[in-house]
Amino acid sequence: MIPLPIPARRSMNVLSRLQAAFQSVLENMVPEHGPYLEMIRPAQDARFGDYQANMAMPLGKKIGLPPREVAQKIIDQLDISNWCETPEIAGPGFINLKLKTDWIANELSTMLKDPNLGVSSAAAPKTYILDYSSPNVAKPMHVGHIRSTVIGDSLARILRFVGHRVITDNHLGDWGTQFGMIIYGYKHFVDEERYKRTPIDELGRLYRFVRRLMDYHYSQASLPDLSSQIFKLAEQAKQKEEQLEGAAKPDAKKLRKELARLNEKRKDTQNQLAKAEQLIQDVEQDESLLQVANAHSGINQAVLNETADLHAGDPTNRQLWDEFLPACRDDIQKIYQRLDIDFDHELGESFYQPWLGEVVEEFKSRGLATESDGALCVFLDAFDSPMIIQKRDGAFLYATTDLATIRYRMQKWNPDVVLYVVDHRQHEHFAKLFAAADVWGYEQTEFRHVAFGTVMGPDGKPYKTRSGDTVGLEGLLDEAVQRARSVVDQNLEKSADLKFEEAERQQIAEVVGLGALKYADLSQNRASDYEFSYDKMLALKGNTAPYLLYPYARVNGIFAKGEIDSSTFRQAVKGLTLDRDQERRLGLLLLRFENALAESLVDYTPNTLANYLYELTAGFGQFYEKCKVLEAENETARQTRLALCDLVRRTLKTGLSLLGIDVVERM
RNA sequence: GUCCCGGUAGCUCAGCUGGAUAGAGCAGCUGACUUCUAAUCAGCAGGUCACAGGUUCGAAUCCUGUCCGGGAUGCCA
Repeated sequence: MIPLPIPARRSMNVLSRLQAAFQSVLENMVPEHGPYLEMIRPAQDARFGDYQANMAMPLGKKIGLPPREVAQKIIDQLDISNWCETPEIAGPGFINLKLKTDWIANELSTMLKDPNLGVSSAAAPKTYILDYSSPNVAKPMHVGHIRSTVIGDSLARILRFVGHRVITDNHLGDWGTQFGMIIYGYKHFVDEERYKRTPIDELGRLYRFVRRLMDYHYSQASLPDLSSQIFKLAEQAKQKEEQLEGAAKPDAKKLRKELARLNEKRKDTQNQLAKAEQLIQDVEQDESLLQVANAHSGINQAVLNETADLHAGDPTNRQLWDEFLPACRDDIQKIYQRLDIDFDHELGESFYQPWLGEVVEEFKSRGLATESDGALCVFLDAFDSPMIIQKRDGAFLYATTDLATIRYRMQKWNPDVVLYVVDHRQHEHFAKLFAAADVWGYEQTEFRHVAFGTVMGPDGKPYKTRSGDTVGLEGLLDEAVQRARSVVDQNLEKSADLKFEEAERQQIAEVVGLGALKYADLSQNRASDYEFSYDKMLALKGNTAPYLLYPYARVNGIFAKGEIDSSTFRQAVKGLTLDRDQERRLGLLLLRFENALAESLVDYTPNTLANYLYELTAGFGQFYEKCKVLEAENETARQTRLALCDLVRRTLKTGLSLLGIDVVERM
C-alpha cells in the first residue's frame, strides 16, 4: 500500500522557520551544520527575547574565532528582518532573537482561520505500527494496564494528527494458562444456568474460583520450603553477626551490608509465608470449599494439561476456547469503549499459532538458532543469555510468538517503525527480540520499546488494594468518576448563579474523572514510576486535568455571554494587535503548539505535549486576570482577545484530544 | 555476579539530544471575589540537582567511580 500524498499546509512553526534562516547562513560557514541548528530554542528568560541561538560558542571554537565575532558574522548574513527585530549578542556569544509583534499577530490571525491550528503535515510520512495495551483476556484488567493503553493511544493519535500512517494493534494474550484455568473450571464447576444468562460473569467467577484453589495447593506445597529458607537465612545471619564481632573496619562494612541484605531477604520470605498461610486459611475456614479443594488436589497440573491440550488441538478444549473467547473480548471492549480507545486490529497471540513452527524452522535452517540443553536458542552478540524460541519439551514461547508477529507485520504493512508500549521490566526481552529481528533481515525497520514505569501506591510500592490484590481497572474508573462528581457538587455549591442539572453534573464528572485518570498518567515522564493519587489527579490547580479543562469552559462562557458565534467571528476578524505583555506571551505560546507535538514524538513522550498544554493554560490564566475581554478598552483589543481566547480553547481541545481526553462545554 | 532504570525543595514531580540566576503543584505564610465562572490569580519562604572525580568557554544534563532504591537475569509473559 502506498501512503496517500498529504497536502502541505503552511507551517506555524517558528522554530523551523528560524532554523531555515540560520541554515542558509551556516551552510557557507561549516560543512556539518545540522547539529548547530538544534541549538536554536525558545528563550529561557523573557529578558533574552523570544528565541535564542547558541551555536556561536562551539562554532567559534571550531573555526578559531572569538564567539562574539562569529555571532556577529551570522547576524550580518541572517535574512529575518521582515519578521524579527535586529538580533542581539549577549554574554559569551548568545544570539537573542525577538519576533516582531506585528508578525506574531499576523501569524495568529492565520492560525485562527486554519482548522488545523497551523499544524502542517509531516513532510515525509512514515508507517508506524503501535503495539499497546495487550491485556490477557479472561482475566480482569487491572491498574497495570492503564499506562500501556493510555500512552499507546496518545502516541497513535499524535502520530496520525501530524500525518503519519498509523496501524494500531492490540496484541491480546488469548492463548495462555488462563484459558486452561477457565476450561478446567468450566468442566468441573460451571453453573449452567448462570453461564447461559451472563457468560462473562460466570467465566470470571470460574477464573477466580480456580485461581483460589490453585493458590491453596501451591501455597501448601511451598510451606516447608519457605520455612526452611527462613531458617537457613536466620542461620546465615547469625554467622555473619559472629564474624562481624571480630572483624576489622573495611570488612565490617561489607559484612554489615551482607547482613542487612540477609535480613531483608528473610523479611521478604516471611511475608511470603504469611501470605501463603493466609491463602490456605481462607480456604480452610470454609468447610465446603475445603472439601472441593481436597477433591481437586491435582488441579495445578490439571490446568497445565488443559492448556497443553488446547495448544495441541484437542477438539473439546478448542471448542470451549472458541466459545469463551468472544465473551472475554466483549468484556474488555466495554472498558475500551468507556476510555474511548479503539484499535485497528486485535490480533492476539493465538492468531500467530499456525506459523510458529515455520518460524522456528527458518531460524534453524538458516543457522540463526542452535540447540543448547535441548532447547532451541538464538545466541546474540552483546547478550550473555540466549533468546529461547523452543523449549526442551517442544513448546513455543512468548519470544516465538513475537517473532512470528514481526514477520506477519512486515509482510502485511511493511512498517518503518514498530513501537511496543510495554512496561520497563521487559526491556531485555525486547532488546533481544530486536537484535534477533535484525539478524533475521529486518534491520531497515526501527523497532522501539517504549517503556514505562510502575504505578505506585502511597506507600511507594506497586499500587495494590488494602488486602494486597491488584486493583481492578473498572473499579478504578468508577472511583475516579465518583470522586470527580463530588468535586463537581462541591464547586457548584459555592456559586449560586450556575445551574447544572443532574445529567450534566454526571456527564462532567465522567469527563473530568476519566480525563484526570488519563492525564495523571500522561503528564508524567513515562520512564519513571509514579504515585497514584485520586486527590492529586483531581486537584483544581497544578498540572491536572481539571485545571486544563477549566479555561476551555471559561472561554465558552465568554463567547456565550457576549453572544458571539465562533465561526462567524473567526471569519470576520481583521487584524490583531498585541499591546499587552500577557497578550504577546500568550500569542507566542499558541504558536508553539506544532513544535510541542514534534517534541513529543522525538522520544515518544506524551508528557511533553501535556507540559506544553499546562504552560499554555498557565499563560491563559495570567492573560485572563489582566485583560478584560468583552469589556476591552477598544474594539481592536476586544477582537484580539477574543481571538486569543478562541485559539486557546481550540488548542486545548485539540491537544487534549491527542491525549485521548475529552472536554466539557462548561463546568 | 552481570546488565538496565532511577536519585532534583518537607511531599509529588517537570527539566536531562550541554547554555545565561534550576522550575511547577501540594504543604507553610501574605494578599485579591458587588468583577468575562475564585475549579482562579498575585506574592513570600523553601535547593550542596545522592556523592567524588573528569570532559567543556559553560554540566542537573555527557563520561568514570562510589553510595542508595527499583527491575531483569536459559526453557513465564
